[in-house]
Amino acid sequence: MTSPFRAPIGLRLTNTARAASRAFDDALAAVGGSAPIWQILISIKSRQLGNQRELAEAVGIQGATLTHHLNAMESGGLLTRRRDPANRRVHVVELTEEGELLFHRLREVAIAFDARLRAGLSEEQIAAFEQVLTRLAENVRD
Amino acid sequence: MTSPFRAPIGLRLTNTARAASRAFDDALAAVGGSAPIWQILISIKSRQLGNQRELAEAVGIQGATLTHHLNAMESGGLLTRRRDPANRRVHVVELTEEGELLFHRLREVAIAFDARLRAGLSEEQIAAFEQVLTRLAENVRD
DNA sequence: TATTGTTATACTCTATAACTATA
DNA sequence: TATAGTTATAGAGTATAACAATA
Repeated sequence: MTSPFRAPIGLRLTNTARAASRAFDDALAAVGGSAPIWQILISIKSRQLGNQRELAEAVGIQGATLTHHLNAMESGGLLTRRRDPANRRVHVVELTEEGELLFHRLREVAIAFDARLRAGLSEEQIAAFEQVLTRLAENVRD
Repeated sequence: MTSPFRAPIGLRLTNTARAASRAFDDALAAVGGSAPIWQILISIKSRQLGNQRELAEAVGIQGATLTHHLNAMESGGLLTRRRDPANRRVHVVELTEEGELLFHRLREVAIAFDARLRAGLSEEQIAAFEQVLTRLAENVRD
């Protein structure tokens, strides 16, 4: 008995993700954004208050890496950082109006991109797909 | 009617892929490899002859990026490049014994990692999962 | 002129280590 | 001492543009 050929599932996963990420990056860049900027903006919007440590964790990067992005975003006029009077070690991050505008532009792009990805796929297919993603993440975490 | 909340499928996809890639990178690095090295080794092994242009395309990177990796791999004693006598523009890439050994070590790692990823998933689940991956790739390509 | 590949250069994302400031 | 964040530095992976060699 020869065992059936199985393509490495991780390779298929990362190849597809890479293709999708590139297309998404292009779409974000077309309106002046990028993937990390988008993720950071989402995190800032979804939890108004929270220190950078939490922010970094939410985005899945190190604190210093977050600082790197925040520096660029602050230089770009997307956000401000000020010390929290209650605990002056904490830097409170807030979006400027320009940052808000970019967030909304990027959200439009993200919504359109999501619709594009879902084309031709049923709710059931996607639900099953997400279940497998969840399991893969668990299998990797151990 | 409020529309049901749908998490962006691309975000779930890339987050899971990133987690899986990091775990895989760590596993490859533990035996002296990396993801691009592994992909390049696979491509070299699977199609003994073929120019670097094809190699780059198979790996999904630009020609200059491939040269970058080949330089490092040649310095590391994993492969040799010599001109094809039939067409001296073409550089024939061949693995050294050390390159072969690394390929086999990485293959072991990849097989073990694949088994780890598949844990708890049925053939049917994975087949459906791959179908969705294929569709996502199509949706992105357009 | 077209093709194959390299070199030079730079960009993005990421990380670690050492540092400042605050508590 | 511990915590929050920054600065300095570096490394991996990628890309584009200009180039050399060959056909």
